[in-house]
Amino acid sequence: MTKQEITSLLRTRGIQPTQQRIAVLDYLQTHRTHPTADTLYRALVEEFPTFSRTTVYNTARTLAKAGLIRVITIDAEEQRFDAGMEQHGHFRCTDCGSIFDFPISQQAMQNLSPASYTPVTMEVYATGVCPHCQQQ
Amino acid sequence: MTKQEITSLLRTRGIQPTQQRIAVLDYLQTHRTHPTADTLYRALVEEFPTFSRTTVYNTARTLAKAGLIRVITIDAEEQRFDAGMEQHGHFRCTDCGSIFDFPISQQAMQNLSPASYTPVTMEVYATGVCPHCQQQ
DNA sequence: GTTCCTGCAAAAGCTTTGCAGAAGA
DNA sequence: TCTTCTGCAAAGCTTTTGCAGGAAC
Repeated sequence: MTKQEITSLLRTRGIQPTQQRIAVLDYLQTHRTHPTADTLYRALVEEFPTFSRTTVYNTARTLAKAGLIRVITIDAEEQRFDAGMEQHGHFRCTDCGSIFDFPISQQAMQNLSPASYTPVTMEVYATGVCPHCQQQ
Repeated sequence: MTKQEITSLLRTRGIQPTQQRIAVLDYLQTHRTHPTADTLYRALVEEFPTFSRTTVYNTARTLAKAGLIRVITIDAEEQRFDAGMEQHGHFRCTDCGSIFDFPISQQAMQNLSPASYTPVTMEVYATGVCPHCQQQ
């Protein structure tokens, strides 16, 4: 998605397309690595020397409320952000700490839904050892 | 489960059955309310005047490692503890903040498993508005 | 008697808040 | 020009760590 498209997208959702917000969303769409607030900060402070962690959190909250990103709390210590809004689960490797996406079918997701509640969001978090770490 | 049974259970898992550990596990088995560390602390400090938050965390980690309780991080702000080890998901009401269990069938759970990974733990977190809050 | 556990005090670390200046409309 | 956003500094809070005294065996 180009920066222009991101700008339009933000406007559509009623969000003022500031440089920082565009950059954050662009980064998350380009890097599907589920970065932490700190990683995001370190990456973007190069582009915006005055960039701050406060802005990371402010922006993330704004984008999450608009349904443009998801805040992942698979890691209890810190938040991670993900621009992937399609249905998927997250797998955290307990060895290397990496987080991978894995697909979940529409049917499998529906089978999860609690009968008497109407979930608005649904997160599936798995932990284990990833194939790469298993080989070592 | 009686305190005697809990004591035996802890011994079976190679955990020294101290007063505090027995009390924590007993509380979690009796109160399936997914308490926070603070709630657990406030409840048990009445029984043990010198009880501390440090012990809550120490004990929770020990019990979790032994597979006797689960640490729930559906709420990003603080950890919650759950003695229910059978397969189930957690639903958090965004209105009242309560957390409810909901059943997940063996089949539905297996459908989730990522093909190339071997998950050791799997957590399903849903959020929305609970029936009680919807009526208001 | 040894080993392991508890819990006080302090630190650590992520996230939020207050607010003045800057950017966007 | 007016509103909204950014970002520095400081605070807030949950959780962890160090370590001395105590409990369990």
